[in-house]
Amino acid sequence: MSGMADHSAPDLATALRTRGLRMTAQREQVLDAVRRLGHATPEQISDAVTGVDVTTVYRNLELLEELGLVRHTHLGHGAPAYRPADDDHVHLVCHACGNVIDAPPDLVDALAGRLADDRGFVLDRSHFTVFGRCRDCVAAEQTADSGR
Amino acid sequence: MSGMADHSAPDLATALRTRGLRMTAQREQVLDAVRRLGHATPEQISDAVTGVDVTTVYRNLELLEELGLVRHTHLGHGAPAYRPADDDHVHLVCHACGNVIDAPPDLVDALAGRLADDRGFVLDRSHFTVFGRCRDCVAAEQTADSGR
DNA sequence: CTAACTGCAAAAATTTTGCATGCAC
DNA sequence: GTGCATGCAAAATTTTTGCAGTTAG
Repeated sequence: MSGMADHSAPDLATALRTRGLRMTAQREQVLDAVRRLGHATPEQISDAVTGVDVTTVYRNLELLEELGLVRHTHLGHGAPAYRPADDDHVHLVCHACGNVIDAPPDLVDALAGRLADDRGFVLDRSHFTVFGRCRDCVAAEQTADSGR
Repeated sequence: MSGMADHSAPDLATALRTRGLRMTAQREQVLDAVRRLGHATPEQISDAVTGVDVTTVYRNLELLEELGLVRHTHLGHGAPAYRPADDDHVHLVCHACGNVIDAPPDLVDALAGRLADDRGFVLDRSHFTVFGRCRDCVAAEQTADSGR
């Protein structure tokens, strides 16, 4: 069957070849895992792939980011979250329940415009994360408060 | 002289006493360091204080945050940046030069309003950081590009 | 006095580095 | 065959945990 070929890694092979680098099963697996998980820490990605050393996961995440195929954000704590580069949205992280909510990228357009106009600062959407409390957790807190 | 008393730690003593905790020189030093540095990682704070063990720095940063005297943000990488709770502004981090620019908190008001209206999500300003490129670095990049 | 706090040592967790073998091209 | 990549071991970080001595209240 030749039909099942490169379905999950469209331009990986090309990107690698352009730089004289090699296509390996590990690289394909890491990229697949990032795409499948949406956003994940190196450790989570390492758990999601089989037979790939953690070291290789780190090295390939770095490489894939250089190739422009994945991006990373900080969703809290220490571990960076890697995500597919073409997955264009921003993140809302709830401090209370820990949930990560995806939001449309145009949410930051106004802010980006203001920063650009006022300060010449070019906002990086792909790295954009907002912390706060989600509706459910706010509601839960208010219920608790009123009970005091 | 009694006039030089608690000039740098206004409500630390009170906050501690309320909880039955103790005022120590180390706690005062850690809080002072956070206020003096503006925003700093545990390691930087540890370097800034004298005769305080790193372990104690970590423990006290956690405590001071519980007491509401300091806050932390993520300015990139892994290490959290601790800052005075009353120092109310948001951060712009340049990926190119690494500079951290302080910006007025009202910068996020529009975004906060929209998130609240649309999703009931309450944004935490004190934890707010924007990544991108500062004016100087954008200019430098464009000069480089045009030279190609 | 009493128990909270600290410092030191050690453990845990996370990321990086070196090097010999393996494999893509 | 050539040299880029991987895996494994070891080192370097960064943060946490345990415990006995110290000290604020």
